[in-house]
Amino acid sequence: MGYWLFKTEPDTFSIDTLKQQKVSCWEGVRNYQARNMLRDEVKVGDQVLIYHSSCKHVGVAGVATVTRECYPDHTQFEPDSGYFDPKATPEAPRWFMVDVAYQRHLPLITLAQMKQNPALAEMPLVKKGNRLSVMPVTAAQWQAILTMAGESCIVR
DNA sequence: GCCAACGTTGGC
DNA sequence: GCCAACGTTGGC
Repeated sequence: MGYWLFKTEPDTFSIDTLKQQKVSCWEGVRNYQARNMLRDEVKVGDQVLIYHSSCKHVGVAGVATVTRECYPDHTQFEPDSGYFDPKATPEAPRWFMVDVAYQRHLPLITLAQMKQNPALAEMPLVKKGNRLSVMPVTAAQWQAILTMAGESCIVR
């Protein structure tokens, strides 16, 4: 089973939004490195940390699970969408998405806290200038983050 | 293929 | 709002 961290701007889509919707597609990834991971490596059943970025309290806010693998992101074909890509066609889609299901909230683990934890030093997230919106998380990093959230005894 | 200019991300 | 870091674009 794989572990991931997905970034989202909570003003647009937060862990609360996901809880309400229960299951949601994860649209709008427009970065090739992130896309390639969504397309090639993210699998049904993988666990995902939901990270709130570009907001007042940045950090990991909850956990989701992947319920559908890689399919074309429909927003790339919609001219009214902010994610529209004129170079994409249904025959040759450029961007992909997966579906995720809400699992649970976590007490917010802030980016500042994560930067303090040596076990997380290798995460792209805590490195300067990081812009990756979908990133892999190792089992050790996953465990360290859940421990910070007070879930050290929970193995799922 | 190089690289400068430009646009975007994202923490603070 | 600022600005550093990074990704993308496009001329050559």
